Amino acid sequence: MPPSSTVENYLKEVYLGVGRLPAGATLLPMGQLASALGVAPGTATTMVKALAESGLVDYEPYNGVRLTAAGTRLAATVLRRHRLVELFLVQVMGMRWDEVHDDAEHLEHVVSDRLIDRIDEMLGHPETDPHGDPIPGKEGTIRERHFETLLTCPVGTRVVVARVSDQDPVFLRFVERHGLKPGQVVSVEARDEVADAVQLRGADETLFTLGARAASKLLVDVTPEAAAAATPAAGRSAAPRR
Amino acid sequence: MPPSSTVENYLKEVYLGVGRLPAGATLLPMGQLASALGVAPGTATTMVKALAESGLVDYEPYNGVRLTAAGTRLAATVLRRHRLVELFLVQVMGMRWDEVHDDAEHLEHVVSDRLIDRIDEMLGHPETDPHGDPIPGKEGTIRERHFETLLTCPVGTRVVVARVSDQDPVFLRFVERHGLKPGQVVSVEARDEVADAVQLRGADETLFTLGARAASKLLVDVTPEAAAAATPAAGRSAAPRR
DNA sequence: ACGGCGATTTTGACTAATCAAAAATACAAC
DNA sequence: GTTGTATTTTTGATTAGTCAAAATCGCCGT
Repeated sequence: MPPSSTVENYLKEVYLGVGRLPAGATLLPMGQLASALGVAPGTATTMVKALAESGLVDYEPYNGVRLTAAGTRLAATVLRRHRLVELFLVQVMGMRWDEVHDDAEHLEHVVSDRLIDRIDEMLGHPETDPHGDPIPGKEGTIRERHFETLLTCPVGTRVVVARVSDQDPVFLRFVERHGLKPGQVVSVEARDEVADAVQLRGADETLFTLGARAASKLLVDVTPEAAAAATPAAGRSAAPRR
Repeated sequence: MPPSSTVENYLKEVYLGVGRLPAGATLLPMGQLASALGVAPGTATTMVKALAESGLVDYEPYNGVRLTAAGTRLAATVLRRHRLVELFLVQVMGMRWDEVHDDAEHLEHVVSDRLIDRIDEMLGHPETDPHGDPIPGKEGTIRERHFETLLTCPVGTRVVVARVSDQDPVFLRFVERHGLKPGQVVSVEARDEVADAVQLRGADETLFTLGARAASKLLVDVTPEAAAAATPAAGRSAAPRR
């Protein structure tokens, strides 16, 4: 009667997939879902139809899939477990932020409510995980803040990295090397449309360049409050402010 | 290619089941395996035949099942994960020893080598879990010590509880209330064959009685060294000495 | 308004794990 | 020795999840 890991994974991917949809769209195409889950397209269709039966998703043949309220609640608890576990592995177990994803991927399906509450408490009810992703509340409430990216934010300002939307360890280590972890400050020096790149100055004053693809994965907070809050303890800090 | 949780559970139960066999026997009857796993007898037969195919167990139709060397190694790593996780949940997460079994039952199948090594290190390479069960080594080595029980040990001696062989939360809380956790000291005052009971005196001098069934679940160390090592810090300590 | 192509669904088949119930077996008792 | 009973194995079926490949659909471009 508890949802299987498979069901949890489908719901989680629908949630994340819908979030990545171009503005306006709300239906996730089956192909995207299938490839996110690493299954054949037909498999996704079959499973989604079953999920629709159980009232966890709305399914429009040939159009795509979206979560119902019940599905969203379940997806949120999975995401909550995943993100709390990730933060726990970094903060308490001393693992690197680029190596916790796979463990969390498995643990998210087996940690009990008792244990996850204990973890939540032990971490002081954190709001974001090591990548800056928001941690849903106990009752399945998610508040997704809207952020600019290094590709869209105003040039010439100091911004605070808020979120890194890529779990690839190689990319994460690159981000870390350049002082771009959530909570760290960076200045956008220039943006060159033609070269498809962004010029940045790190907290340590070093200059470096990021391609558009990479830059768009770094979500930043451009509000002056954020900059003010982050500046003092700029350095190596792991957990994002706020 | 990694063994499924189901396979891991079968191997674990074969290991534990064989351990509970009367002296001399080495083959676990299918019925016992099936009921330990909570599956129908026929299911166990089918699965065990498959395990025999893969060289993890020796199977003698109508006689029972036993682990091969490869099967033992695998069972040991599962037990290692289970017991390290249990100790971790008690020691680091602050959970009670009577409530960690179920979580460990699930976690044992998903914790990565990296994480389990981290846990092992964080706990200082412990030798036993909160119930006194030995934690197999990284390479699948298990050293099962032989213990007396409160039913078989000499009367009139001070003994140290070494291991509690029952995971039932109600029993565990009872054990705790009477100061019988691993590492704690107790004196065997008298044993009454007819009444089927054992008279005990706890570290705090209170007298109480245990039925044979319960007494046989408490494994004790009767060596003087153990008593000497345990006496000083008798009290509430959770982890067993040595 | 038609052709074609890419995305989607359907179909048929497979694997792992399970159960209930029927058949077979071991062994103890007579 | 035969028989009875408890245990074990076999059989036939079921469920969840999956794939490959065939069929179908939606829609874009002319």
